[in-house]
Amino acid sequence: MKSEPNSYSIKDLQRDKTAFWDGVRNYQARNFMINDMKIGDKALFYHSNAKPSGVTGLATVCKKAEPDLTALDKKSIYYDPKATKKNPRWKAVTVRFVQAFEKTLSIQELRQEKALRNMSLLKTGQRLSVLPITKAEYEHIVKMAKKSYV
DNA sequence: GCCAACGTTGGC
DNA sequence: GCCAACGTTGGC
Repeated sequence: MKSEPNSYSIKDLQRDKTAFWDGVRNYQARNFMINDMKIGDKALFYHSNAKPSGVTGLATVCKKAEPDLTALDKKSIYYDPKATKKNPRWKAVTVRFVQAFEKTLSIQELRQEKALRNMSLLKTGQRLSVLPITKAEYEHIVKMAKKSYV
C-alpha cells in the first residue's frame, strides 16, 4: 500500500495505530481492497515521492472494505461528484500499524533483489496505490528489513 | 521539473 | 465502441 509520506507516513500510522485507507480513486486498486484483502492480511507500507522512495514498514488489515464517504464530501480533496449516498462508489479497508523499519528499503535496493524481479510494485508504469504481493515477496522484504538492522 | 506510462473523459 | 485529449502518478 502506497502513500506519500508528506500526506500520510508510516510514522502517522504508528501514532494513529489504525487508519482508514480512504482516497483511493482507482477501480483496480479499489477492487483489490474489496475482493482480495481480508482481516489479518499482511501489507507493506510504501512511501512514494519520498527521499528515498521505498518500503518503510508493515501493517495488517484489521477491517474489511467499507464505503469511503470522503467521496460524498464536497470539501474533501477526495470528493467525487459521481458518488452518491446510495452508491458511494469507493470503498477502503482499515489497516493497523505493525512495525516501522529503522531504515527505508529503497526502491533501488528492491530492484537489486532477484527474488523480487517479478514484483508488481517494480514493474514499469505501474501506478496503483494498492497492489497485490506474494507471500514469498513479503517474506523476502521482511528478511531484508531484519538484515538492515545489523 | 521532466516525462513515460498509464487511466479517464467525452464527442462522435 | 473508438480514440484523441487530458489529467495523474511517481521515479528520476
